[in-house]
Formats: sequence, structure tokens, C-alpha cells
Amino acid sequence: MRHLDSISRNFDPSKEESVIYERWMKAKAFHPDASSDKPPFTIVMPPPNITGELHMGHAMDNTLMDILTRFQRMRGKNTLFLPGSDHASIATEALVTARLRDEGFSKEEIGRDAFLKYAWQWKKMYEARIISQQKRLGLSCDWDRHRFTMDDGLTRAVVRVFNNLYKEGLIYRGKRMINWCPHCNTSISDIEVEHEDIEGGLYTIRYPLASGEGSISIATTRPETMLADTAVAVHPDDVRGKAYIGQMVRLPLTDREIPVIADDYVDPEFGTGFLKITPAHDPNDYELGLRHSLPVIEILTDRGLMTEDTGRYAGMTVLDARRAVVEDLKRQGLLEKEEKRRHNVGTCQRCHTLVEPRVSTQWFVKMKPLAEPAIEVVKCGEVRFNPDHFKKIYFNWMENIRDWCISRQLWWGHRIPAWYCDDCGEVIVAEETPSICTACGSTALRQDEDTLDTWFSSALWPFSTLGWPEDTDDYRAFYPTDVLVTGYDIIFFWVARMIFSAIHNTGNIPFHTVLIHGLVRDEQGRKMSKSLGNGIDPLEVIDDYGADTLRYALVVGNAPGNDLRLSEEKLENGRNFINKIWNAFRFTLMNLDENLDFSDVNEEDFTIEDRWIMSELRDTIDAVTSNMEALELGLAQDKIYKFLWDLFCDWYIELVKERLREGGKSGRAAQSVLYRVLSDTMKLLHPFMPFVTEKIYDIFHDNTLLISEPWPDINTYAEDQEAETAMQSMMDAIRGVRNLRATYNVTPQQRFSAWIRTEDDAIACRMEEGARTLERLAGVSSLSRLNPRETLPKDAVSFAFQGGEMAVPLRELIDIDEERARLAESEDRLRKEIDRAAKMLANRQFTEKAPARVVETQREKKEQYEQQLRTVLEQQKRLSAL
RNA sequence: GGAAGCAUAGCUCAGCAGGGAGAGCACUUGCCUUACAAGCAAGGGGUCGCAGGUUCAAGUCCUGUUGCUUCCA
Repeated sequence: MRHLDSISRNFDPSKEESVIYERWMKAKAFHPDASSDKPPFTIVMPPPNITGELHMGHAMDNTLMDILTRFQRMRGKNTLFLPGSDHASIATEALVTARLRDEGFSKEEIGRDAFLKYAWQWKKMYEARIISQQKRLGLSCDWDRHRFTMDDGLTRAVVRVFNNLYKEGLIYRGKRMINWCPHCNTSISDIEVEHEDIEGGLYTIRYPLASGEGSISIATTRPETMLADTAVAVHPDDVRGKAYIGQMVRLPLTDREIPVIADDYVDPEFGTGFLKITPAHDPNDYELGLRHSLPVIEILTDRGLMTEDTGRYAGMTVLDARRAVVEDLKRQGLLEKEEKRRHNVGTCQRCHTLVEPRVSTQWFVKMKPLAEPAIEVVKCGEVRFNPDHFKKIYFNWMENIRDWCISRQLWWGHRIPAWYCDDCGEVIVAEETPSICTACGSTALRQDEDTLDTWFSSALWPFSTLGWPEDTDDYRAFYPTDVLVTGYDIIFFWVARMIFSAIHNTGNIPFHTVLIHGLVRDEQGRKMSKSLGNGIDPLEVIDDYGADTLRYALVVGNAPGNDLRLSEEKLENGRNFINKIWNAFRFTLMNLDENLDFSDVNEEDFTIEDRWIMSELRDTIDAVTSNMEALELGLAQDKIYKFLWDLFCDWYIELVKERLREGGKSGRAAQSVLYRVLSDTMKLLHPFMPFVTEKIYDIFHDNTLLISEPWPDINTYAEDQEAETAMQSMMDAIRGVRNLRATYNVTPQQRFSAWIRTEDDAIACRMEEGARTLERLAGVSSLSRLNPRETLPKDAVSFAFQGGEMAVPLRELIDIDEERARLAESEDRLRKEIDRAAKMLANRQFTEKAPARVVETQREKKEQYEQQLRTVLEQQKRLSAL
């Protein structure tokens, strides 16, 4: 056995963690064998973007997954935690472009191939950085199976899915209203648009009637789009509009005339009841335009600037054009009113530029047929959300789903596997690059310039990473996966799309459980963000506190679906906890003999506290295991914390110190219990704090890796109600004496004798056996039992504990008045309790309807309180006799 | 406009099967008791947002209401 001198006073994460991680790696502890016959457990990691560093959200997400993984591994599952990263098409392209700009180039200048080469370099660098960060967190991922969304295999999966969906008519190319980000210069999907209220203006414009008699007033928040108006609409039932329907109005600032039409889409309550219709630049107007076969006039370029045909406005930004149009209208006396108004605008999720709705030719996925089975698997419970209520959000989106615009005007990503024939215009979708046109035989083929939405490949992640579409060993062994852990912010983006993609392509659900967690917020509850500068870098925390502490802080109070505030306080808490564990370990170590084979310890050598702590450990294993199974990780960690600190350290260690000093059979038994209980507690805690637990376990058990050890078995510990009850009395008694000491400021050095009076022989026996414990923990120098009928000595102060009464001779030390007050308070409290219980028991409704167990509990409580009250009354009598 | 979540001690939050309100931190008091002062011991502190209802019994279930947050349109 090692000497205590060789064990430092504190656990030093910066020294130990990397060494331990190396040992795991060397042992291939994270690497499952696909041919194993153990039942599988699979988690695929939501791949972080290669755009930067790991942030706190990743740290929490990854920690939760690692806890589940380590737990299942210890439970004997063939466990795969598959890591990877995402190419994040739009985000990466923006960053790479910006980097190029810093170096003085534009992406157009260097061209597509050079740009991609540059992006791959970027990918290599950032991916490596992220992996090293994840390793520092202690993640037990199988790095051999690390995947990137643009790996060859995953790209094959993307191409296969695109081809299949196209053949099935579920992918189509067409001219539709889409969202255009003028800054990112690409189309984006509906869910990449964020809606926010901004302060803007409401302009009322006068549209003169073509007949020359009168005009129609129309309110709009986007006056510049009037240049693209192709109609004015009014609700068919609106009396104000009746006379105008069918007439033409002269569109100001242009030489066009447009019709007044009737459509019940128009809200008569809004503005003047008349609505300008701009099919090219508003999704609702576009739909309305289709119904009425209105022409579509575009006035914006890809860059969000006014087109050449807008005359004097050509080249202006939307905002400049708005000012100019308003100015011109004013000058012509056509601006009737200008008022302030908050209105809702769409912005790009990525860069927060105002999104321009535009009509454009893009590729789309037809969603309805794909959504239906995806809704069904959640409805029937094949896929479960935790917390359950998130499925409502899922249903709401899936049931109102619209076609998904998947093409992006970007270079970084999966290029769309479609080719166009320059000669006959044929569109060819294929898995391999075609050499001739399938329609006319021409070789003048051009591949579509665009790439796919990043989420198109992420949607395939649970199966593409395992080798699909090939029928690989991994795919057979680990698919479908088990739990998906992610934040509620990407239920639409990712979870929903994985579910329908998996069902459609593999015929199977991708996972049976979705564990949703919240966001990590700062101390004040604000979202961590770059712009606020309130983000905490997980790596810095690991440098300062170690990974175990960070993991602890990210799990403490973590309930599914809830946001989590991370604070210095929680980190200090975690650090203190590790220190506590470490010292419990040091204490144990310094009290162990060389011989760790405890076969010489017999059942009857165990004392009541030994039996008690083992019974408590049994309860803890049981509770923690069910919490883990129910994915209640915050609760599980809390239970281990309480067992270790409040029971094992505060009581058990204190209780056995004497026995350890004395040695002998009893000391040896205590050693065995310390060793066993601490070892098993390290197992329970290992998924949460893998490093410190592995280190302790390593010193206890040579050449055994805790990570690969089996989860503690509840059956190795006996349930011992007797020991639990006995210890309850003992702890009550000790607390009672300590309380008196504190109340009367009796110094710890001052010892005194005590009497115990009880009708329960077993309790008396225990107390007498535990006399030495009472001495050490409560300063009671000797204990003598009084006959139940015997009166207490006159100078005694007593208190009741569960099952009896204890008295100490404190008369000289106490203030009589204070003691009177104390007793009066006790009396008051006890009477209230008795009253409460008595009322319940007197209620026949209660005794008849409540479960017998509950009634019995109340009866017992009443008796206990009555007994305690008798003690107090007697004490009062004695006091007044003084 | 539609929907969801939250409201419990000074602060941050647990309380998942309805049976007497919990933790951490902060606070008060006393202790360097040779595992740990990153510690030990003893304490104070809450009409569980408000109003109804169901029940023998409601922080817990139902309805309404107020406030905050979020998602969708």
C-alpha cells in the first residue's frame, strides 16, 4: 500500500487529467467492437460546426451525453459515442470569405477550386482544435469513428438520398417565393429566418384612379416595393372598396396602370382597407398573385439593390430607395400620412441582415409525404421526447410544414448532383457525373453551381456516420441509435429532419429517445453570446478548475428542458466537492492496511454503523440507477453528493475513527467498509466526474480501469432497516447534545455525563454500545441508563429523541429563564404537532379513505410526539422545583 | 393572433407516483477536533404568484387570472 505522503493534499486536475485520458485511450476503452454480442448502446454526437471553438453549450450537451455513455458502458452495454463535426456551409463560407478579404482577396477572384482548398485547410485546423477541446472535457467518444459531414462516405449518402428523393418526386426544382439574404448572398429556408419587431414607419400613399377622378389611399410599411406593385386589393365585403373593384389605378412614380381586385385575404381592419400587392417581394402577395394571375415584377438584385429598370432608384439599397421613394411621393403630394409603427421583419439567422422575400428558381424537398410518418412515430411513442411536452412543438411544426428550400448559392458544401444540358436543356440528376446528356447525347453538360443546405446532410447523420448506404458492420451493430441529446433550439432544424430522413431512407427511426436540454446562461440569466461578451470559455474553466468541476457545475440542478445558469458559485461548489471526495479518499487510504483482501472480515464483525452505511449505499445505488435510466442526471448527481458528503463523510467516517485507531477485528471491518463503500461510490460518480474517480479507483485497485468496471450491484448490500432506525436514534441523540451545547455555549472541551431513559431495550443497548461514539461526537463522558420509572436527577436538562430521552447535568451552566423559554417553545411545537396528527386521526374520512400505511405513520408520529411532550412537561416541573 | 414553459427561503434552483416544505450559496453563533478552514458543529429564514374547484388530504391534479420568458404566424 502506498504511503499517505505520496498522496498530495489536493487533487490536481491539471497534472492528472491528461495522464488519465491517455490511459483510457491506450486501453481503447472508448472503442466498441461491432462484432460484440453485448447489447448495443449508441449516441451520435450533434456535430459541432467547424466555425470556431467549443462553447459552453457544447460543453453541457457533450457532458450529458458522456454521462449517459459512461453509465451504459458500466452497465455492460456495447457502447458507442460517435463524435464528428459539421461543415456548416453558410457559416463557414462567411468566415472563410472574411478571412480571404483580410488577406486582400475576394472569393470570386481566387475561384471555386482555390476557395475550396482554402476552406478544407480551415476545416482541418478547426476540427483538430475542437477535438482537443472535447478530449479535455473527458469525452469518451470513439475517436476512430470520428466523422465529418463532407467525408467521402457521408457525401455518398447525401448524393444517394438526393437521387432517391428526386426519383420519387420528392425533390423538385422550381420558381418559388424564397427568403434571400442579401448579405450572405444566398437563399435560406423558412426556419433560418428570425422574426423581430422593429420600429419603422407606416406610410399612407395615394394611388390616383386611372379615370382621373379621385384616388385610393393605401398604408404600407415598405413603400419602396410599390415600384413592383401589380395590383391593389380590397376585401370583397368591404363597402369602401365596392365601387373601385375592377377599376384601374395609376401607379405613382411609374407609368404603369394596375387593377383593383377583390380578395378575402385582405384585412379590412388594417390601414385603409386597401392593400398594395407586390407578388415578387412578399410571400402572401405572391400567393394572391398566383390566384389572380398577376404579373411578377422584380425590383431587387441578388445583392438586395434596386434593379436597372427602376430608373432613378437603380443601384440603391432598399433603405435608400425607401427614403427616395417617400421623398418623391411627398414632392408629388401623394404621401398622405407618415406615422411611426412597430412592425415585424424577417432577418437572417446567421447575419441578422433584413431578409428579402424573392421569387427565385431553387431546389425544394416536398415535405408533406415525409412529415406524415415522422409525426406518426412520435404519436405512437416509438420516438419519445423528454420532457414530453416538446413533442407539441414538434407536431405543430410538422403538421404545418412547408416545402424545404435546400439549394444555397454557396461553394462550401455538397454540390447539388444535377447537371444541365446546354443543348437541349435536359436536367440530369445522377449519382455519378454523367458524360453525355441522357436526352440528346450532347456532352455540353454543366453541373448545378449551388450546394445543399447544411442541414440536408446533418439530417442523415445518425445513419450516414455508421456507413449507410453501405450495409456495414457498424450500421448493423449500432443503428438505430438510442438517445439523442440536444437543445430545444434545434428541434426543427435537426431533430425533425433526422426523424423523417431516417424513416424514409432506412425504414427505421433514428433513435428512440430525444433528451432535450436548455441553454447555458450566465449568472444573470442572460444568454451567453459573443456580442454581449458574457460567454465563459469552457477551456478556461478547465484550466482553472479541471474538467470534473466543470462537468459537475453543468449538471447540478440540470433538469431536462430547463435552461441552466452557470456561475462561479457552482464551480466553487464543484471544486469543494472534489476536495471533499479527495480527502475522504486520503483518510481511507491512510487507515488501510497493506492487505486489501478482506476475506478475513466476517459478517458479525460489522457494527451498526457499518450495516447502516451499507444499507444507505444500497438505497443510493437504487435511486441513482433509476434516475439515470430516467435521464434525470441532475437528480442522480445530487443523490451521490448527499450520500458522500452528508452520510459517508459527516457521519460514517467520524463514527469509525476510534475503531480504526484501535485496530483489531472491528477496525479491520471498518477498513473493509470504507474501502468497499468508497470504491462503489466512485463507480456511481464516475460518469459525472470521470477523472478524480478514476484516479482514486486506480490507487485502490491496481491495474483496473474504473471506466470499464461494472456498475454497482444493489444486491451486494443488504437492506437493513434495523440499522437505519438505530442510527437514526443515535444521530438524533448526538444532535440533541450538540444543540444543548450550542444553546448554552458549553465549550467543546467541557465533558459531562449523561443519562438515558427509554422503554426500548434495544435502543438502550445501542446507546450503551455507542457510549464511546457519544463521547467523541458529543462530549458525553459517561452514559448511564435510568429505569423508565426513575426520576431524573434534579440538576438535569433533558431532551427527547426518537425512542427515548437523554439528560445531561447542566444546571450550573444554564440560565434558568432561558431554559424555561426553550422548554416552552418545545412544548408549544409538540402540542401543535400532536394536535395536527390527532385531528387527522379523528377524521373518519381520513382513517377510512387514506391508505393504511399513511394512517399508521400518523399514529406513530402522534405517539412519538406525545412521549416527547411528557419529557418536556416533566422537565418543566423539575425546573420549577429548583 | 396561436402555443408552450416558468412563478417555492435574500439569490440560484430541486421537489419526477397528492400524505407534515428541500439543497447550494448568502446570513447568525461557536470551533484551526492530526481526511478536508475549499473544513466542522449548531441555528435563523418560506401563508410554494393570485382566485376558485376536485379530494379525507393540494407546492403537487383541474379551471380561471396576473407577471416573466420562449417558440410559431
